[in-house]
Amino acid sequence: MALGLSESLPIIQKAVSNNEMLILIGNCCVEYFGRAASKLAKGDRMLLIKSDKSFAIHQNKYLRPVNYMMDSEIAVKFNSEEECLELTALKRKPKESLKVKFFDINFIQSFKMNDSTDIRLFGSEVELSRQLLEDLSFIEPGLRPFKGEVPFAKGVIDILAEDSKGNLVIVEVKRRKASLDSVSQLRRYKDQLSNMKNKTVRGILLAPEITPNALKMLEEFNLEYFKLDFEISNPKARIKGIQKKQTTLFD
Amino acid sequence: MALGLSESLPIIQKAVSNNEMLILIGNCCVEYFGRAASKLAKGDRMLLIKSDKSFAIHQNKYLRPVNYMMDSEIAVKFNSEEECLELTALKRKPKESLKVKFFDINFIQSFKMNDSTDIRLFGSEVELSRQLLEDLSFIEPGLRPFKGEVPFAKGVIDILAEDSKGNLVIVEVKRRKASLDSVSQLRRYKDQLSNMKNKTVRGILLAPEITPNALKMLEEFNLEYFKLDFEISNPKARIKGIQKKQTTLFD
DNA sequence: GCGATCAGCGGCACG
DNA sequence: CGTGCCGTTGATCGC
Repeated sequence: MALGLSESLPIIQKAVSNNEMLILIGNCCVEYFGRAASKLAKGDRMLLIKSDKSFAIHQNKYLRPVNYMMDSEIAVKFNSEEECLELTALKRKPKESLKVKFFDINFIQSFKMNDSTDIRLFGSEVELSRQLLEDLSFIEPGLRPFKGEVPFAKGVIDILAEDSKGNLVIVEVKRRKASLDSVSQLRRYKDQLSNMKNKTVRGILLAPEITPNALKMLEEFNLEYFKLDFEISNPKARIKGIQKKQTTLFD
Repeated sequence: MALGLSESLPIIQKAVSNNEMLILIGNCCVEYFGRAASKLAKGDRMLLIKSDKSFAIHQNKYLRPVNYMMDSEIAVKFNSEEECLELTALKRKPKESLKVKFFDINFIQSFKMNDSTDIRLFGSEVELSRQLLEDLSFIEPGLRPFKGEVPFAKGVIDILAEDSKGNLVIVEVKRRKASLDSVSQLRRYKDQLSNMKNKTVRGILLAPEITPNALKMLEEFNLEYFKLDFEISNPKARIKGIQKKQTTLFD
């Protein structure tokens, strides 16, 4: 049940101006030029235009669109030479263009989507850090956090703390397995801060796991690793170390 | 035009088993538990299931799905208690679950998508590196590349080269503006290699741009930056420095 | 399978 | 706006 290309034109325009979600499925080819460049030969894909003017071409695989554009200016026209419906998404900065030519349209429809709610996510890194700001003594006795999310010349330090000997301690928190880049990050912060303060600064990497290479590099630069055993899932979630510490108070 | 929830069940099953692309739009709520956890209250969304069993919930904004799962085992059932159609996507490793409850279905349809072609992308980093392997003399006279994509204990060095004085030179290529992490990366490689070879090793960062902080850090660690002026867009694309070098042969 | 890195990363928050 | 960084990052490639 092929649809007329020209009939689709007003449907698209109406959808875009009304901030409805538009779905267009058909045989098309795609060209992108901007930060990179790409060509996609003819094939069946879905074009998805959303209320925020996001413009995405989906193949029948992968989570991510094969081509896309955010905050685009969308234009539609009927290309009589090639007998196709031509949609273009443009962006000024950086200058990018995305052109889709539909030669057949199998399906087109726009949908009014009532959805005011936003997602509530648990277990993010900031959430972890906030909990850790309350108590770091499960790492070692006398380790006292005194500032979180410290904006820095070169980045943001998750937690600044002080150990029992009065040393400054940088704590880098990772919610998943720490890799080389995590260690590099911590090393960078430590370098910077020890230069600024002109005294020894410790760096502790707090993560559920760490790769062997990352651990090796960590030790090489006198940084420390502490396994972070935490539970995600709900607002009651607690870092196990803290929980354990609290219960052992009554031992 | 509300559709019967139970009627949708066979449509979904057929689509999934036939690797067709399934679109389901309606009022739903979503719960995710796995690497993190999230809740999404009732609202209109689109569920998109693709041939590779990717499972994505799209809101009418953003390029990315609000909830999703890759390589999922998909199950459907009619929940008679809550009178909803319940779709679950499960994954073993890491253990994750995604549950969507549809209370109304505004639209459901599956599509056979004929699309064998893959995207051709130009201007990727490996493509750049391959070109640079041919000639690095536009950076400085006598700089000779001798190996690309060098697998390493801790990462992969883009290009290994030797300068006119016989020094080992690590060249890190970035296709976009270099930031602190790029410098950290280069620094990591340089540390490693100079330790291994026990002699001085130079590190050159090759990128179209660099942030001020990154440049500062670069200089701090005796690394070098060279502006990479390149054109993307097509197979004939050339790094301008190289092009210039070649043309100046006839000057 | 894990490890490391790239990506047109996207999206956010802060300066 | 740029800079930096997190993300259920996803996707790729090498070991």
